[in-house]
Amino acid sequence: MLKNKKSFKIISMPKELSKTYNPKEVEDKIYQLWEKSGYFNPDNLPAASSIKQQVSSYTIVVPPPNVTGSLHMGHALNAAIQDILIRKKRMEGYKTLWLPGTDHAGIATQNVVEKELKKQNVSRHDLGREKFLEKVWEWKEKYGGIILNQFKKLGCSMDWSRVRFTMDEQYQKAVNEAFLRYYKKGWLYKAERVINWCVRCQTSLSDLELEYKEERSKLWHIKYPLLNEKGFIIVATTRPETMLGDSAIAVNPKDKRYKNLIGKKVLLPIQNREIPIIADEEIDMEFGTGAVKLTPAHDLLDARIGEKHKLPVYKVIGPLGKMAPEAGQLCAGLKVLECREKVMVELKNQNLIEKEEDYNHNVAVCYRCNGVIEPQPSLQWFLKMNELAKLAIKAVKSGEVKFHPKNWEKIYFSWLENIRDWNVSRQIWWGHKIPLEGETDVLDTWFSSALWPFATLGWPDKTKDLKEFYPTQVISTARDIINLWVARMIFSGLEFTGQKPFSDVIIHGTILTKDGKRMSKSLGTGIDPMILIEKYGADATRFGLIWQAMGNQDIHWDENAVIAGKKFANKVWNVARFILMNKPSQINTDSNADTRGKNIGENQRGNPSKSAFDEDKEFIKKLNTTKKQVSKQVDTYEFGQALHSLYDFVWHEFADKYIESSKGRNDEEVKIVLNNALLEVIKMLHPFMPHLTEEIYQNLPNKNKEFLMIEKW
RNA sequence: GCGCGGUUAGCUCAGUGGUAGAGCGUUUCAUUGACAUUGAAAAGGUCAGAAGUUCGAUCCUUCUACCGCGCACCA
Repeated sequence: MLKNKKSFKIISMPKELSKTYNPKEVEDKIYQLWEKSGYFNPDNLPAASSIKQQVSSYTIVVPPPNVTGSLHMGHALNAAIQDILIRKKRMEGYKTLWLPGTDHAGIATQNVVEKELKKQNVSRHDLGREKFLEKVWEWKEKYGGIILNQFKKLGCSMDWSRVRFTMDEQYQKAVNEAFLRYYKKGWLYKAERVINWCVRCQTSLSDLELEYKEERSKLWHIKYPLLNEKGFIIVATTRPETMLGDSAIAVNPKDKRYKNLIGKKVLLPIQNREIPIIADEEIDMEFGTGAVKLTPAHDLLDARIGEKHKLPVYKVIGPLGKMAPEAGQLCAGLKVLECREKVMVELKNQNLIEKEEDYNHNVAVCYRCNGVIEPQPSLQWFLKMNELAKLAIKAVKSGEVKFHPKNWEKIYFSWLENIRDWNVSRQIWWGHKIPLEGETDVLDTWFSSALWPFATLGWPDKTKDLKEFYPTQVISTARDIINLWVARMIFSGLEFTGQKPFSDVIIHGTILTKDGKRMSKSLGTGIDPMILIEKYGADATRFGLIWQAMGNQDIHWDENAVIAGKKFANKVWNVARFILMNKPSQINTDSNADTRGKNIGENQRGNPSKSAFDEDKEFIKKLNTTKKQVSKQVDTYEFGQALHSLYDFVWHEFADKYIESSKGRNDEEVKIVLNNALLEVIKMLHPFMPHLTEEIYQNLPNKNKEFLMIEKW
């Protein structure tokens, strides 16, 4: 083989490039070179002289994945997006920080460790709080870093010297400080309220931590006998068992059907309690019979109306999801559904069921365990939201913080404008303990992640990092945590630092299966990005993700895009190989030169003709247009479009047209153009496909910089 | 119930007020020196449906249908 190639061998080339691009041989090696270089750390980057001091840093804090997690497609897409921004800005001369880290993820992690223990038939209560927490820390040390290593496999240029964890000592300090500052302002208070209680996790949850699941159920119409007169008032309910805790019947004051009943009393069946019929405007006349049973202890609306009318509260369901003593002898101790059956039997016996109809409704479930939510009164910590919500609304209304795409602002505003005080205490063990004496509760995990952009940089201390890298520029995430996380970061940042935590919020699309269904591990519809990397390489995987990331729409995942990425990587590789290994002058000594020359015109052998110069000019123009376009598209967060532009140019303009026609030429000009274009192309492509382009750069005979990573954009 | 997004080639998706585009797939042809992970070409679309604005609508407006999602006080 070598013999055949002898005449083409170029002495100046340090080594031969393989015929095809082989990511496995390249990616880990290149990543190690980058890491060793120290350039992921902005302290080691030369400050750009051309850029003014106040904008010279560019920071993204990574949305900290849960320590329970392993990388899924959403993480991979988000990481690719952030790495593109970071790498481009680094090449543009900014002191670029991409700060990595993980979230302790209170309930999620506690549940995982509890499950582990259950295999050995041990509960957390068997161990006790202290021992259990030791176990969680052990678990975190063992598995918590997996996802960070997966980021490395993707090629993420994160500053590993600044890894943070939401339970680090410094971070705990930040959380305590935040709590105390809110407390001193009088915004944190303790109160007994009806909250969302997860029976399985044994903790309260905020309104945002609920999901809704459709349930096929019945709507039962139950007769409540009027007191001291004949007749009934009929109420419709999906939860007959809660009648044991009823303290009134409510109707709309405008409802003619019930006008003459308002103020009268009924005898609550089974409990034989006298309860009033009251009027409240919040009652929907259209629904059911227009008359509602009120159970102030176990329903949020009922609780509100109950408070208004000063109704007594009967706690008939206990925290374990079993009927409490107040439910009465008949049902106390039963599970909720057992109680429901018992109540139904009893009501049938008393002939108090008017009818039942099929009814589908949504029931609230826990976002961590899918368990049943039982609203119930509980003593909890709440954070007043009025002022904070105002801050957050103003920041976006004024344009200080921008959403991309903009329409996600609606979701943000609609939540903040109708906000209720935030229940921030959780009755679990894994988390930040509430400061103050005698507290056993911990804080909502989102309370601490709300501080992420500044707590990771050293707040509340006045650190050099905080000064240099805060406010950050961009936060990139999926839509499901706009309010859970993004909104809370915005008001926390404004409240504690007086500055917005970031300027731009990128909401990328969700990756779905090809049929448009949710990717989920348990359904077996998920795809492991690590398998894609193994099969096609990290650059091809990134290509596949970004190729499909058009207009922030949801992505119907198609693995063909990754295959296209692998082919493209090879194409780019071979463009480089052609330019670096087979100089046009040498090729042209070959006798085929005549026929090649014919492809591009009459007069293009030997010296460049006029038309060849025109061709160069035209090509250079297209190159410059592409440069501008790609740069603009990345700056406006149109990542998919940017990659398509690049792909088109590289493959169809550079390779198919210019390189093909260059084969018939033997002038200095064409060599210069080819070499320059190659350098420009790998620069532009570097943020998207960093390993491939860096490997090519490392093979350039004369490079300006140690790494393409720090080349000038 | 309110709101948001989508509907363009067989599949996944771009796009524009004036002959409709890409990747993959399909068909035909080509090719010993960058690359078969290739090149040249072809077939394939009433741009969901209807009405309106306009000289002209796939694009703007309204309505309808279907799909997806969010929110709600889903008794």
